[in-house]
Amino acid sequence: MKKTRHTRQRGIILDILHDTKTHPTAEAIYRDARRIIPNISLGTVYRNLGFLQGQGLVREIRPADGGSTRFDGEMAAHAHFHCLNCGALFDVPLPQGFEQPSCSDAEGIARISAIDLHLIGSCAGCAEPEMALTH
Amino acid sequence: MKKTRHTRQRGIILDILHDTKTHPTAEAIYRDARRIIPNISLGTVYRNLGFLQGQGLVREIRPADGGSTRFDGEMAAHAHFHCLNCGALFDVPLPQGFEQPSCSDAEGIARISAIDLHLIGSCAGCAEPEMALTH
DNA sequence: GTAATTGCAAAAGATTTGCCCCATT
DNA sequence: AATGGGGCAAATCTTTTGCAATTAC
Repeated sequence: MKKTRHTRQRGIILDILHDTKTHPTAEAIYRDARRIIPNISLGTVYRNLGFLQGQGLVREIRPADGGSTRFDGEMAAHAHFHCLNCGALFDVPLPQGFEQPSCSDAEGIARISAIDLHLIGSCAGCAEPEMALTH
Repeated sequence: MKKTRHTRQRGIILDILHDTKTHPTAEAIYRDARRIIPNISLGTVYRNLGFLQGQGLVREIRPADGGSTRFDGEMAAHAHFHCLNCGALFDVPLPQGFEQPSCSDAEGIARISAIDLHLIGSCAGCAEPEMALTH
């Protein structure tokens, strides 16, 4: 099989994902990476994100409500919350019983290897101003 | 506010989504719709899908493992299963306790309006041939 | 030295939009 | 008749890819 090499760009992309909790898009990672390697290319960012995903070091998040793909460097099991109002996307713990991807009582399923849970609603930051407006 | 009109193309798009369980892409809906209205345009399909989503009659499914957006005309709460092997995407019942979008023990969440649960793995149809190969 | 990886630019997809005409109400 | 909606094509956006040059090992 193919030998993988360590490159500065790959390391930096992984670092960026480990250093943030904002679940950046490829574009955003590109912008951040450019501050360190000014001539890194967007293609390299995409290629590395794909590679890191294949290695299980990074995962893709596809917001349920449209919007472009975001990336997550936290590989421990967790769910995501999306605020429909401000667009925030943050981690939340998985509810009890979901830690192990084994709950397959449904027909037609042979094996569950991963669970992807998104909660959609409004975040605390958005709810407060909303209440203030309610006279 | 704006008055909405009923058009043949809108009705047909909704019918297509109600008549299938395959969660078609916009392209696939377009192909089906063309068999009824040969000169319907892809733009119309997208515009109507967006409209129907706004009306809460249709929802978008964004496969966790890449692949383009699919659409679902079944609005009763349910989860989705994706087979990584054959790409199948089908409905599964929500596990107990998830019927009501209310489970917000996590910090930072004010209100949960929807739950989007995807189970990823291999389907029964894919697991069998796989076993047959295991000598 | 060899081959994986990069940068760049072009290509490929997917989705949106402007504009003018047609159809529903 | 008024105007929401459709068709068509161009425009956008996001992501992928080919290729020659570069770099890690």
